[in-house]
Amino acid sequence: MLRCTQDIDIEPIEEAKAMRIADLLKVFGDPGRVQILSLLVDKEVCVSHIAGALGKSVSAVSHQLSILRSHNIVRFVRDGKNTYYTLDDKHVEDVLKSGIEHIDHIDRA
Amino acid sequence: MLRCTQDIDIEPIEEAKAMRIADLLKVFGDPGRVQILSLLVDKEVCVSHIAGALGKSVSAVSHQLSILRSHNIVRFVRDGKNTYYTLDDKHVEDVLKSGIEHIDHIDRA
DNA sequence: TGAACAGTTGAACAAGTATTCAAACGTTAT
DNA sequence: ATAACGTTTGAATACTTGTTCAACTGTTCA
Repeated sequence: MLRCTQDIDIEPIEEAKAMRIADLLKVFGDPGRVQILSLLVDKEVCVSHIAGALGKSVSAVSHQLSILRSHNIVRFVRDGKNTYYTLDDKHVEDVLKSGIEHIDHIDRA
Repeated sequence: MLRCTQDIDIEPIEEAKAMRIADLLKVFGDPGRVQILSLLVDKEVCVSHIAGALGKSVSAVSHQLSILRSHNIVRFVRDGKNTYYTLDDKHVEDVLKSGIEHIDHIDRA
């Protein structure tokens, strides 16, 4: 493993890229949103049903969903009065899985 | 894809587990910390050097490192007056990679 | 048309967080 | 010892964020 001394100059990734990554991962940094996402794996669920399952208000869930939407983490289809949400793609599960694996790693140690 | 109606009852993951996952991923949700982590891939770097590369104060970086430490995301070794930090394990890189892949996925679409 | 339902949105407040500053700690060298 | 250096830490401040409440949009059905 390379040990950097003060003389070697190293470069971080660009600030803009770091911001995009952080902006995305920040979205996964809320227990409520993680629970919402866990509900949506391989399923389409409507807002009031999500709220019911989580014991939260429809409004609070809708706010969270709008954040998830704006980051392309969830997708939705309208069907009459209902709006059915689901995960946008497989990468979303990957982020969660990586997190879970790290936690398991800590617990094993 | 299963479409849940109001009659089907679904269960989110336990709140405690959601909280642990969110707590961890929240740490990745800051641009400064992401930049720090990007510096530490396959390298041991000391605090003042990290601060220099990022154009931040040593104190600010040290605060961030203490958060990263407390979540077992980074590891450190002392060598005289210096403290050399590096990533704790491979899962840390995986989280970042998953995030980057999702962003690439969005940009392609 | 109008009532009921599903969901969204904006403003406001409470709670959490990153940075700065100053003070402290431990190590090394004089 | 004392001074210099690298790092850590606590308190304070400014900023961000999640939830609630109320008002609003859009859809269905009588």
